Amino acid sequence: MDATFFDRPAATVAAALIGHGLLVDGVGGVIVETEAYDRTDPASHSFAGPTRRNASMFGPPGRAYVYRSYGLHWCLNLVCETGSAVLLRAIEPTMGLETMRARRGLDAQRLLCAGPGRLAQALGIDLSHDGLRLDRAPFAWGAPQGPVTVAATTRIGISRGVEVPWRFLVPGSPYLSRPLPRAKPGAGPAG
DNA sequence: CGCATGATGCACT
DNA sequence: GTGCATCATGCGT
Repeated sequence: MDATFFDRPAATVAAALIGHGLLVDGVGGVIVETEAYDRTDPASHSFAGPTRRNASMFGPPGRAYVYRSYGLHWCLNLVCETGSAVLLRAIEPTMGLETMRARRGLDAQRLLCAGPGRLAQALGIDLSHDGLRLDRAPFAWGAPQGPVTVAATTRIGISRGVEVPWRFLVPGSPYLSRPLPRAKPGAGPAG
């Protein structure tokens, strides 16, 4: 998981990351949901150009971009090509479950890392991680354990760029922030 | 289960 | 002053 992995379009990286393991100080699991944001994307923090907050997005690929969301949550992004990044939205928790439960308070395992804010809280992410290299401690990566099924859908929690299918996920995973949207009636197999 | 709403900080205009 | 790349809770069905 060197810098060349991240030096590609964010959507490419976001899809490729599904199924990889991610640990922060030994705590984490398997990535099951991501979103891509890039320079041409009105929903992206980088859309209006470099600012103090998004400085990491315009730095070298393979670093973390951390920002505060709605005043109370932290969100962890992985910087890709200049001005683009992948938002980590959900992880299947496998390592350091006790630590995650302690950080999040009593919680079902299903909800430990189901959502960008929850994920960041469970992994102990805050502003001190902004700009850190992803190829060294506290970050550690693992290759997918087997074949991975990836679905692409539209993104969540944004008001612009709503139609771009840059949310990537494992369709059947119970650890998603939200399940795969149901297909329109009549548009798919009967059932 | 679904929708509505309050919490709460800061970058940006 | 405004608007969020969110989460937990409360109420109605």
